[in-house]
Amino acid sequence: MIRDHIKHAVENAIAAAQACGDLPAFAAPAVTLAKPRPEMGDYAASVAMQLARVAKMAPPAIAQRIAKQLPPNAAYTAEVAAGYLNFRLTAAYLAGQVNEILQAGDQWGNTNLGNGQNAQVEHGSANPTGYATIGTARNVTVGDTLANTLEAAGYVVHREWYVNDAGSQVKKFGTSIYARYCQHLGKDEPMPGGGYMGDDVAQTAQLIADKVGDQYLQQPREQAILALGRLGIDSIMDSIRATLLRMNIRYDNFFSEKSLYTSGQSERALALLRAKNLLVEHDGALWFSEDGSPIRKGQGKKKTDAEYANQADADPDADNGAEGEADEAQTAIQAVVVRSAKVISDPDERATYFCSDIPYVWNKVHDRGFNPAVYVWGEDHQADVPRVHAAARALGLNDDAVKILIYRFITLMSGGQEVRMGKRKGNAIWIDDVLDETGPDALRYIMLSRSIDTKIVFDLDLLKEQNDKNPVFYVQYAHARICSIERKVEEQGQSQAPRSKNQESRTKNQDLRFEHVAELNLIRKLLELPEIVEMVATSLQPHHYITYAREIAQAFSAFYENCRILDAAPDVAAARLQLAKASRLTLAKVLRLMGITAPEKM
RNA sequence: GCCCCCGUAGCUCAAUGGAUAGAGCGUCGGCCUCCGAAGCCGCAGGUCGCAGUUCGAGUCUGCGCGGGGGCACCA
Repeated sequence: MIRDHIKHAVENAIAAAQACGDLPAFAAPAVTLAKPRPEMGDYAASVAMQLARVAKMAPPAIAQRIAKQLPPNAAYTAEVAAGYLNFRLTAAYLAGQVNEILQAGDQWGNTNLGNGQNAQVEHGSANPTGYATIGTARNVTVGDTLANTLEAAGYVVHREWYVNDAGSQVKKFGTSIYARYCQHLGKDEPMPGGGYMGDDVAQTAQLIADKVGDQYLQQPREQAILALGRLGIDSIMDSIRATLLRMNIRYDNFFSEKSLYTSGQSERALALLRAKNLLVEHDGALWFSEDGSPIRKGQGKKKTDAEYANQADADPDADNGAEGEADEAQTAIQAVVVRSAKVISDPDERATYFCSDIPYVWNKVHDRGFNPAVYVWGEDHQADVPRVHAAARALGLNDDAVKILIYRFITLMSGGQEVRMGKRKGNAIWIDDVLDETGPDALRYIMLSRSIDTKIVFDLDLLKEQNDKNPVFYVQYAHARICSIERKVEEQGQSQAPRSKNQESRTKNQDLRFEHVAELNLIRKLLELPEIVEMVATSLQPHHYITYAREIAQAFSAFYENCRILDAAPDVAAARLQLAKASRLTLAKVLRLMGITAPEKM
């Protein structure tokens, strides 16, 4: 990447300036390059300003002395401007890069950031108690895009869905399935309190009844509930898989939570914590205490606002028994229950989420060696983030390998009101229904179009209208337009005298020339692709692609408006055609990273 | 009470601590005898407040104000 090349050149120049006494000795900071305004150049180093204090010199003077040590380079020119060190890529370099892009083909934009390291993106992982909802759509789109990105950035990527299929969960869901199953077969059976009221569960029960008949009516109730619960989960997972396939999303593995217990991984991980005295018994339950300290009364228990107010009034210092504890509290997590008293007395009961999180993080980071192990979680799990990190540290794992992303929920607007979804309440919106309306491309684009820290408002009444002007079409249109031009050129070439193979390859290898500013700006924009891939791979913020994709389309439009291809002089036309192809490749790549199709016609 | 996220143009959102804060939608005005007008060009319009750190703050820190989420032996 030319950016890294320039960066190293600057670092070397600083060292050289120090060596020859132009700059005093100091520990040089890491050089970073920014994208300045176009008039200023293509890259800008502000290192001279950062060094002003340690070097005890004015920034422009420092910049001058660094610039003096830069070896001449055909790819760029350097210039000092008010303390900045600006770099401008030369026209010859830019022109040469068009062929580089074309030669890289599908690989264009890939980098070696990951160096073959194993990475995992665990995403989706919604409870298998209903069809995939629009909330899951954000999760999987972000996760899948990040997985694509890490792959492009040189990681070996594993895509996983974590199936919450352990303990009482199955039972509760199974009871709902059982009731619907009975009802469908004409037997009276009330839905359980707090059961899953949605159509999806009823449909799933029908599906099962149609497949297996009424055999479970004869079985003892408890037994039937367990069996139907498992069949229900299988059926729901099939449906989720089918839905995600429509969104162009596939997984390498569906990881069963239950397997953590049947395989003994849970016991093994807990034994590690026990050996370090980090598991504490209190009130009949088993707690994880990061520093091994005893559990204090009231810890881990949610209090009402009234209780907080009361406590503050009655005894303002109650929680500050020891001085210095306040500092500790900022870094240490609250103690967390690993196994409830209920679970300990009844092994059939479901463990807490956190109980599974411990062996799961061990399995990911230690057993399978993922680095990073990316988790994509909804904001309802934010409190679990420090816990999993604490568990990882307690297990002696590399905490930095654990990357947990929290995205904000999607809220629905319906009739001018915001609605909070809930599967159990049966007011969820299924991905399949939205897909029928928008198609996968527009849906994925919407899901990626905002930073994960920003909520997405989905207006069901405006969905159709919003869809027609979805910006995804702007990007796809640019791609289709290039394809159209290429088809035209093809036709033209066929109607004229056919070119010999020699001529063809000479066109390909000769130096392309570009003079128009729109051409050069377009090439500049295309060359950002590997930088963007690395930015997404390191920030784990896929919405950067949205901005970039639009910028490419914009730069191409400017080129398209100003630089005609079909009726230009032969050598100009040939060069522009190559640039158009490079643009098409870049657009297609960005779209592919986002999991969006690049249509040849619209 | 404590923790996390957000507050940028009329609306929805961008902006690795860098120079003059950008798009889309909406408004208004232009552009098809010319490779696809799902396009292009132009006008108008903005960093919640107060301190601080920094050569430089929309971005970092503190305190306010406003909105969302969390602090379960639920999932």
